[in-house]
Amino acid sequence: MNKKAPPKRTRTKQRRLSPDDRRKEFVAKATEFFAEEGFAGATRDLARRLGVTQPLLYRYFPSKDDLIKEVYRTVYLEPFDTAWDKLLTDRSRPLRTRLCDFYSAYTKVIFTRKWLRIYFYSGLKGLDINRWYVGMVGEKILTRIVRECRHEAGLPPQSRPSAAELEMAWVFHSGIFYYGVRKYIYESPVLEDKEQMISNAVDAFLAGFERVFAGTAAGHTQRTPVKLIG
Amino acid sequence: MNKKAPPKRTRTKQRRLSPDDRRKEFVAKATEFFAEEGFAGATRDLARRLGVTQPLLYRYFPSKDDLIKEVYRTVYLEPFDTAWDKLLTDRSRPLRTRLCDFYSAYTKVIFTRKWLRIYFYSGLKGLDINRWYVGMVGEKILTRIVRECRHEAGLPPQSRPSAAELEMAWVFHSGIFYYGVRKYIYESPVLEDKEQMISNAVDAFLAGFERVFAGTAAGHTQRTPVKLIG
DNA sequence: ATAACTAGTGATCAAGCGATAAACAAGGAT
DNA sequence: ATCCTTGTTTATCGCTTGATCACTAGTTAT
Repeated sequence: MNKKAPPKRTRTKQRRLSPDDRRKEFVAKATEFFAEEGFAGATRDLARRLGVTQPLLYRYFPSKDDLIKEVYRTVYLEPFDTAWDKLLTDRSRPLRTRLCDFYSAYTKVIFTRKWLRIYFYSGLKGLDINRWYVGMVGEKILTRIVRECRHEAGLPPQSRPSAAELEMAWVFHSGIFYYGVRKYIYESPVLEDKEQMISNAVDAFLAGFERVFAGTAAGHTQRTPVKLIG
Repeated sequence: MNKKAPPKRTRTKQRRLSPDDRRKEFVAKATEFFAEEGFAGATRDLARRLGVTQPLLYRYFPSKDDLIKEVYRTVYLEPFDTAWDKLLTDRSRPLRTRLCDFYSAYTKVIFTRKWLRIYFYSGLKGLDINRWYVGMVGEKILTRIVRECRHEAGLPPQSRPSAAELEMAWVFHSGIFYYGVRKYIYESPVLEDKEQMISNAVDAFLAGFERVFAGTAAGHTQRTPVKLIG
């Protein structure tokens, strides 16, 4: 029972959508839009991209800021339904495999131009949600990784990792993370095989963790940190 | 021969500076300003921070964009007078020490709120200067590091590193880089001792490089990259 | 002192911004 | 068919933006 739409007036093609669908469509397209233009992007440009007029946005969102907050919510919170913790803590599998699997899954979600750009735009604005995210990564991901590493290395369990251990996990995590930044933000050439990048990073991390914290140094380099210039 | 400046009219304190000093002052303060506000910051706000009126900016710079370009120039190009290459290639010193010294010096320059924020703002804009920088890091820094690693590991010299080797150096480099991002952009707590962070990262990188590329695996983990989920 | 030069200001323009209100049109209920 | 609800548009307001111009005032040369 759709109208055949004989354009009585050629004015515009004004199509009607259910409020819920419209809202979702707006948020989704707004995410793409702000990811490209930054949050300073004009609402008129966004509306043009949506194929509607600019005031219509204000029927669904009280202000531009409210729309932006909704964008944050979907970008940051949506991906984290998945049970990633399980991948890390299942000690029936080798730690190396667990780490590779985890980062393979994790990067499959956040390695998109959209996600990474929204992440940095909100980070530069100094938003709470960004601090929350960084804290979440530290507590939910890196703390567990360190715990598993200690277990693997035969070190006694601790309630919280030391600052140096956590830092080492951060450096490891960031190295992988920045692969996505280079690929999707700087658009510079990277190693095509993401899984190999992860695999090598995990190898380096595990070897380094043992060498630094478990004293399993097999190499010829000195192990004691030395004070350097500056 | 300075005027004692009896304010005949309290109107404003209008002080005059030599054109060259003014220009330098403008660019320096504009860098701080744009680092905080982003390049969408208003010229009026910048002028207020400078203690002058907004039209005065246009006596020194034809447009806002020209001022921004000048900011890029000083931020990106100024720090790179130093002869960092020497630190990396001097084979009379242990590679581990060279890497620690290099990253200690390198991060002393770029680990500032100002530098890092300008870097990301320009990166998000997709500017050529950012691509140039990334390419420069790859060629001038990471390629040399890989070359030294190969030499250290007794591998035959190559004109160019393999993609996997370069990627591993990138992951290492990025891990260190992101320490500064976490500290100065996210302002989240990090390991206080930067030198120790670098030292540990270097240890992990060297151990990982050997294990992956030189087959000097001393651990109990499997070395062959495995295909993972996804 | 006075003239010449120019750093710096005040006023203002045109364009673009977020947001509002009133008019319009599409679809379901009756 | 008609009314009523509501999704959508047109028109517009107040404000901010980058940029320009005529004028003012500090500096230097004579």
